[in-house]
Amino acid sequence: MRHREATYAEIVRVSRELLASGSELSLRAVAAGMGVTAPALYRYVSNYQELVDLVAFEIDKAVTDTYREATERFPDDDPAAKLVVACVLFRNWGLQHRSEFGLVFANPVAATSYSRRELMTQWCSGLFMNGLLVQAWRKYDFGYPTPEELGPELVAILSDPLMPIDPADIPEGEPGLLWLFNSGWAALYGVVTLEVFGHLDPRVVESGAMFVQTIREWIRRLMPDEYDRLDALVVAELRQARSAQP
Amino acid sequence: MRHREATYAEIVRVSRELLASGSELSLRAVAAGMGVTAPALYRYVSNYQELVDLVAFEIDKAVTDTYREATERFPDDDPAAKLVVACVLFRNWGLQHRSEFGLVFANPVAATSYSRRELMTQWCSGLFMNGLLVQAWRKYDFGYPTPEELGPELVAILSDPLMPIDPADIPEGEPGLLWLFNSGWAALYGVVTLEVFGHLDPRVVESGAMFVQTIREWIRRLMPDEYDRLDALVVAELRQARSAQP
DNA sequence: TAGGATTGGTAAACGCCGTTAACTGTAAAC
DNA sequence: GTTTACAGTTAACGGCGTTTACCAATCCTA
Repeated sequence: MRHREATYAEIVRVSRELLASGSELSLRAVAAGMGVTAPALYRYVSNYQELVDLVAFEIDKAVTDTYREATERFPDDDPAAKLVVACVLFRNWGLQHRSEFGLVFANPVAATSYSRRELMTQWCSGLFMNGLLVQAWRKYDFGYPTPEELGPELVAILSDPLMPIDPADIPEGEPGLLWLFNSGWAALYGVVTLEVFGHLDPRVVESGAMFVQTIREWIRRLMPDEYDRLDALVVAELRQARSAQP
Repeated sequence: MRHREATYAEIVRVSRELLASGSELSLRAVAAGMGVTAPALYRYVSNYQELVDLVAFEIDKAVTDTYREATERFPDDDPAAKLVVACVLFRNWGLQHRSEFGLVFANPVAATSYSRRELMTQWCSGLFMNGLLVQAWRKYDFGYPTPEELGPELVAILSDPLMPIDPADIPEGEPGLLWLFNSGWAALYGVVTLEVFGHLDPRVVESGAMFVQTIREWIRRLMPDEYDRLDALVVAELRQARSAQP
């Protein structure tokens, strides 16, 4: 049946409408929004959690597409600019769509059986940013931990990553570069989650100072020669969001 | 009425039992656990969110007490040891009590009226760790940003903090030290939330490598001379938790 | 082309949830 | 000794996830 994919698409569409309107995501509301009764949805998802997983995955995919489009204004040989701007876009999206952000990034992954862990396998925004980081590494050749520094346990884990890294991307399977990505992701996820959930003085969140400090540390670490240019991009992108939202 | 405080205590007790047993926190379940009907709870909290806020606050207070007790094995003139061990305890608690952690640290603060923001005012674990950081600063005299580096906006915010900082603690109202605390909190919150919610390869979480790296960076930044001793404490405390949970 | 199987929907019901309204007994206050 | 505040009750409403039984198309196949 060709209808099925269209139905899945409408499930996601109605779900995102619901979230955007400030409502909670619920099976019954989605069904009602589609002009269908609730049990009908069980032909497409086997329970509520699976609906959440589906919507979360599709949201992550959709916002990743917006990163990709928005960074196309930089040439392909400028991955650093794309990367830092994508980080700012990630923050702006989180702050402006808290419920969507919470759905994607604050729902326990390990808890819900295997399906959700498999979904992490197709973590779009992570793949996108990892690709940019690898491209930036090709250009700037910044350092990353050696296998000796990582230790055997980490080397084993990183040599068999969950993410479907394009094998052509990381040459000779160097695990240090993937660890660098994980470290950067930890920093980005951490500061954005902190801001989105408001466990920081709201005036500090509003100022963006903590986020900027985090990004600056990473620019200095990876591409110090480009600091001024990249920092200007970050500040400009932040200012744009701050003015867009009173 | 003297009864009221006892009733509040039992609300919290039953709520934590519920969470510990893996159930969801709900008004009706709490009422049932107390041998009372659901509407009776409305004499104590005005709605469900207020129950959540109450329980979250009490949980934070209770776990802070466990940090305080567990770090009493270090002398009072060794705040650095207390601080790093408290950070590990924070992580261990989060990983072993995911639902409690989510309740306290992954519920939007700003969203829910003013009451919750006021509760942040009495953010126990934050106050405790800030106190330890200040004590450590008195001992090691590590550097922190100057007002010029912070900029006027941050200085204004930090000079009128939300947290009820003991004015005797921070001398002359130096805002840079408070900013350092906020930066450290961002790093700690970030890496622990990342691990608890599992948006990182679960084997990396299991290894603790990302957390250790974060803590080590901060030890090196603040108290490099104590690195070996403090790092050994961190590793020992982590190992203890890893063996306690198969 | 007839007939069984699959697909995608329905209505009805269950038990749980937060919340409200009206009511009641008990203890304190004047 | 009467009034009043408190702390609980019962009953009900609407919404939730989920299951069961049923039904009408549509497709596959003999």
